[in-house]
Amino acid sequence: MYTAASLKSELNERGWRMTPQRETILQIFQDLPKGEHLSAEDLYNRLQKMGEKISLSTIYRTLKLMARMGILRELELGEDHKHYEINQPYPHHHHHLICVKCNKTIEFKSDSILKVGSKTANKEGYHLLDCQLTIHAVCPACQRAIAPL
Amino acid sequence: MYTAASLKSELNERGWRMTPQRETILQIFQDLPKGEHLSAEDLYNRLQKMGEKISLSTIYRTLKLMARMGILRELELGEDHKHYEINQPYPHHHHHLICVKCNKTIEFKSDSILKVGSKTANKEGYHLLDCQLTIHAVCPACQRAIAPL
DNA sequence: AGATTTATTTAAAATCATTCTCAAGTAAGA
DNA sequence: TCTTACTTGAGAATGATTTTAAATAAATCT
Repeated sequence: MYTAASLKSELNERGWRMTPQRETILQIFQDLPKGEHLSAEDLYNRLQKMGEKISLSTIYRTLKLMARMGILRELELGEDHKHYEINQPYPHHHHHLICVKCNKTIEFKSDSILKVGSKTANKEGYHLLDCQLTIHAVCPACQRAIAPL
Repeated sequence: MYTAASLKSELNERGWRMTPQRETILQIFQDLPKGEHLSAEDLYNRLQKMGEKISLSTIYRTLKLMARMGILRELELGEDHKHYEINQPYPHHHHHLICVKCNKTIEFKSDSILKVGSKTANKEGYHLLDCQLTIHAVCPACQRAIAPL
């Protein structure tokens, strides 16, 4: 669980700085209900409503930074933009089943995948940040539809 | 293994058409050495060199179409564009370990993941097209580097 | 084989998520 | 408090991908 304090110290270790913007954004993701994820635009709008004035540039920069630190997961859910969510450890860690036609997404869990992920990363000497199984499929509704593509 | 004939019949079943462009593109992916993947731009350049004049629009449309049919896999390898490769069945099916800093990518195999994928899709009534475990991590070289981000 | 219908291709314009630029602001450390 | 250099914000720029409209050409029907 990341706190403002642990984020700060990790940033400072690498010569980076803690800022109110980074703390606010971290907080939002911490408070997000399980299974919810935000796009950059979503986050921007949410901040606007809260009265926080953080620019889109900063949001994009911060999302990328936190993903590279392993704090956030970058999700590719079939839409034309990325989504982000807190990178939860073991019991909450999950994956996504995505319909390639309507983008309906279902979350599911799997212990074995996490094991494969960390084992593989270790074997190659990589420092693991996140591993996600993405399943592309056609949902029941879209199987019945005769729609194009 | 997809052939021009099977692609044609599958397209026609749904009211779509076989075209020389689609056949050419399928052929290129079939002939690609294992583990190679192409971006839309890569494919376009390769076609140019072969003297094939297929427009970028058609390439983008065809890649998306074939991905949705389950013929191609759409890969998100950390760059700012997608990559595509033939969707190989069991013994050749593989996954990717990606360095979030330099995008160096390593392929690996895992039987258990494929099982989890098909089991999950079935349970939800989804028609499975592809499942890929994507591991985000920091490679040994980038761990040593003091580079930014 | 020829006519008809409508999916497909092209080329260019448009879209739109994301990144970049640079001046101004401000953490961190001395 | 002072200095240094990381960050932010606003807007411009970038670049992958999609869309548009007209021309072309598969499939199907006669």
